[in-house]
Amino acid sequence: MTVITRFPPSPTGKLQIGNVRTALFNYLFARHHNGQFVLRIEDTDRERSTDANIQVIFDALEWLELECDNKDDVVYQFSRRDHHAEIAQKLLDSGQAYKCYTSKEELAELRTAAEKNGEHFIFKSPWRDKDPSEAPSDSEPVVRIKAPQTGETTISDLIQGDVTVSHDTLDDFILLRSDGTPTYMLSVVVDDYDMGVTHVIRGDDHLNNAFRQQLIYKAMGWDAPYYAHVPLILGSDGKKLSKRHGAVGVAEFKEMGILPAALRNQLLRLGWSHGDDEIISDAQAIEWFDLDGVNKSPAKLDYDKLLNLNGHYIRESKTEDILPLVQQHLGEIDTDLLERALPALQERAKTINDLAKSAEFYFKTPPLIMDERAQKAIEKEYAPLVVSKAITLFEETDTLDTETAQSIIQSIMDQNDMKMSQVGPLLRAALCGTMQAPDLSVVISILGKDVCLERLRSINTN
RNA sequence: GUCCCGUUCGUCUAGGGGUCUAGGACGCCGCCCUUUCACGGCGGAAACACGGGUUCAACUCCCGUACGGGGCACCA
Repeated sequence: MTVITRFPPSPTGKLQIGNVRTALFNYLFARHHNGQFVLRIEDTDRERSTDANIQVIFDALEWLELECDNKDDVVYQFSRRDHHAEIAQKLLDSGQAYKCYTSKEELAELRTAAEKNGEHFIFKSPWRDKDPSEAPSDSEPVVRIKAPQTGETTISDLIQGDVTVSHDTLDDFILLRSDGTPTYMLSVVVDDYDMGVTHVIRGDDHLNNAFRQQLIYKAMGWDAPYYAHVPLILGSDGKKLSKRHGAVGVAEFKEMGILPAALRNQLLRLGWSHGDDEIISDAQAIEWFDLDGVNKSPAKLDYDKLLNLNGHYIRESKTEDILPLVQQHLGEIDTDLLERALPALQERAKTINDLAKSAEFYFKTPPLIMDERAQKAIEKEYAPLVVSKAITLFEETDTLDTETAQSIIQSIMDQNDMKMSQVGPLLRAALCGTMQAPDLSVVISILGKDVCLERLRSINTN
């Protein structure tokens, strides 16, 4: 059997981090089993589904590098509505579904009445066993499935284990609305069946739906897929993840300067683990991932850990790969200079945004604006002496690699009987305008003789 | 309310009857490295929700309680 998993987002807004995790799990599970991972756009909510939102999904998946196997043949659920309706008709024909003429309003009344009495509301349609000839001619019916009323069903969920539900908690849910459009419950089942989906890996919030959906499979005589219900991701306070917890949409993580590899790694470790491994490559993830390692309890997103992970991936990245990302933040700058500056900067950044910020000083024109600590360093009484000494020594040199830079600094210390703790901060301030920068000799060699001199001279004339 | 699911350091987790004086990671604290910020190294504080069983033995199995999450739409 070829494993086929699916990712069926609704294009109704941003792509949430929780959905991304289930997408990742589906992706990894399919790859692990040499199967397929397919995308389906669930655009049946015509009010909220927009082309822009569909693009949001494509962009997110592309950014995350979660490639689906039906890229040129993405399924749009709304386009299949006629087929869904046909299936409902079949169920009607075989007597496993019926037309119900109870109106939305009547239903709402019954529901509130039951709630008022503190009763659990299960709608029992009077039309379930009525003869079709009694149907009123002035109203359009919904089509409901005939759910079993006694007994129980057990689903062997690949994550949740055996879950049993008594049939008296199952209602005759709606298959076709009164306007003839199919409901989600019908559409997913038909689409999953037609797409050959073997494993439905989705959020925990669908566990109850699995019992309803299985009813449709059974009524059609289809084999139901395997189910795996993944616990949801909660906010740091244990409540449902929302805006106030920080970033929740994929795009927001991108904007923060998070690398997709870091996000994938973090998401993978939420509810799943492989021993004590923390840094997991894509290849290892595919090799190791399986459903039996997924926890049953919901997890909270740890932004600090994400940042730490991101720092790791930035350090590990090839400079050429992150160069364009950083450049986007800096505008029109000398790319060669940035490329030379980046390796040392990568060591200390947690996000791409931090990285860009830390590179800024390379591109400033003198006189540099000193930050508070740099200003303090530059105000030392021996500053003029050190600066003029540095100017002299820089002027005398031809090459300026890290070694000559180091020897120049050494000369300044030797000639004036000073320590590194005096010379270092001062030159750093003069050259960078900030104290947060890489090793001085590295900075000097990257800046080059001319720029160094220019910056030092601008200090002198102050 | 009702049905389903869960509960190990602050967080993500390892561990599935004895090897647990409960391991790792992030975060936090201290020290070291050091011209800054990071990185790195070393060390520290920090958890089996509670109550009953079962057992020679329970964090691990069973039952309750508490707490948390999810579902209960002509939404998906």
